[in-house]
Amino acid sequence: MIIKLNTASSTPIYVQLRNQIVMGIGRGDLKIGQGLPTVRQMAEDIGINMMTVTKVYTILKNEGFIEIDRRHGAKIKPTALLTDNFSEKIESELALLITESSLKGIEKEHFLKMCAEMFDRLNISQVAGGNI
Amino acid sequence: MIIKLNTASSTPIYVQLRNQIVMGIGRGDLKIGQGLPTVRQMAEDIGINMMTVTKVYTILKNEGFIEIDRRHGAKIKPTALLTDNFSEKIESELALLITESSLKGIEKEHFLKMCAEMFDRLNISQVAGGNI
DNA sequence: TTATTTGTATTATAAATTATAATACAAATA
DNA sequence: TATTTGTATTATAATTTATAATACAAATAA
Repeated sequence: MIIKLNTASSTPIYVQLRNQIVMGIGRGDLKIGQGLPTVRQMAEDIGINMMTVTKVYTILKNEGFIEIDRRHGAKIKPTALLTDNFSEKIESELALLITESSLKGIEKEHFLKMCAEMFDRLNISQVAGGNI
Repeated sequence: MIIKLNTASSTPIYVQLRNQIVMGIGRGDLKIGQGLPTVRQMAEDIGINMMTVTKVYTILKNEGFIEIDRRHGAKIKPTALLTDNFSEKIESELALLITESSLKGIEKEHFLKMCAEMFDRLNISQVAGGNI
């Protein structure tokens, strides 16, 4: 998967990398069970510090999106558990986004259509190397 | 309107204040045409520095949510113009939120229902001091 | 076994961001 | 005229972000 970082952005590099990996899983670029590059390899590939990659992998592990095993490396998990924390995070972020959209004149039906299309574009049920 | 800041949060105070004002407009707590407290008054009310409030008002002005006139102070604008920048911001944030939700097992229909309910809860067409 | 690779930890450093503080000033208002 | 307004400037401190250089035990590969 291709990672593109914007060092001029106000969004920290570690957040950009975290988001792009999550989006990669959602799009199906990163399949369930698939291994991520080692922290050193990823750091070299995208030209950032090893510790920044470690930070991202730790975040993704804590969020339940990947699992890290010393024997098998970092791998994409089948399904992440929905915690109360994450549920609240999603709801508050969505409420803000909807308020902003509405204030900007985006109508309910248009917004719902956008959401539906984005959902249909996802490909998260695939498994690396064929079916289970 | 009541502003609640969490200094323990990792979200900067100026972002918290900006978001709460936007949500206040969306909920109808802050009505169109209504004036915001002066930067000094707001700073005193919520116990933060005057320059931090200035920063927030400037952001809200640049985003088109309020207008600042030396003669009439800061006021909520009727409708904010949807720029390309804001449109892209909303789309990328929504895409990330939908991907995260899907990976956490939230299904499309449930997500759409949440969105619809949040839209219905908004009250942005009200005007301060009666109709126009 | 030995050498290498792995994730992880530690310490140090630098730059950028965030927040406060103390003033200052011109425009507008009372 | 005196006060209030948004805005600007400068300084300072704390926190966050990112890099750098090592180190180490566990696992793997030779």
